[in-house]
Amino acid sequence: MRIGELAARTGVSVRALRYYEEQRLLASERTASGQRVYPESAVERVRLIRQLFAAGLASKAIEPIMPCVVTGEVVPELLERLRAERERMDAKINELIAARDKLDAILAGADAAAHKGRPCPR
Amino acid sequence: MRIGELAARTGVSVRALRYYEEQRLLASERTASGQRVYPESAVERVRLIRQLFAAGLASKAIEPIMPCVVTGEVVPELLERLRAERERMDAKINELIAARDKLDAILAGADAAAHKGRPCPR
DNA sequence: TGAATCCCTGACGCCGACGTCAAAGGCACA
DNA sequence: TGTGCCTTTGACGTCGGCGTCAGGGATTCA
Repeated sequence: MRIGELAARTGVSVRALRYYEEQRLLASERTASGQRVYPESAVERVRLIRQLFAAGLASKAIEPIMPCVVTGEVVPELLERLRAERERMDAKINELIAARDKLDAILAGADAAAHKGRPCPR
Repeated sequence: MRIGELAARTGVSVRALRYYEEQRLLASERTASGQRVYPESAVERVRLIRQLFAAGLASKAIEPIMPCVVTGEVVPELLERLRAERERMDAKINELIAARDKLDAILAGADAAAHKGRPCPR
């Protein structure tokens, strides 16, 4: 498929897809005239990229793992980095949970105050 | 205390603290000569700011809730936004967990491949 | 064969959370 | 009174993940 279809099927902009290629996260074949052509598997690939971005990974962190995702093969040094990233994600999750609980506490306090009908001062 | 000490005690840069003030997340008194002076409570305040930043809140989202955190008072409209932010955080947490699990799967596959002694091709 | 729609590269713009530098003035201790 | 560090404002720089525009070719359908 061509880039427009891939964009439509993934919900990612054409510009973003080209950017992913620039960052070597996503490869493409080219027609004789230079247009990008993607296999079906690209859809899944893009979803994975988005998911890793959402997890806070930078493209530079994603790039080296991509060839390995495909084959399931990896060098030990890379394995280290992956585990490190995993740790970062775990930490981030805990951070988020703590922050959410804090927000809950604020909400609880606000609810209590709201019942007394007092507005928020500025 | 002055800005340098607050920075040291919170692990946040002086520049960042001034930025927080610019964004009206953090207030300060001034000496006659114009130097910033903070109360003890500023330490906690900065920690809260950092925590909310870490949770993905933007300074514009944090600013309006700050006076309310102090007094525990809030207007209903704001309450809406807070709840919306809470939802966003929950979603983000789930995203992160999913991404972590995906990474775990990749790691598992990599481990298996590593046992066969195959390197990661480039 | 034309018209609409797609696609290409290259380049500049944007935004948020600061980093960094410049030029100047304070503060503490000798 | 010097000297060495702290602080001030102001302004420009950075970085990542794109958006957006310009100026051109490719595809497709009638």
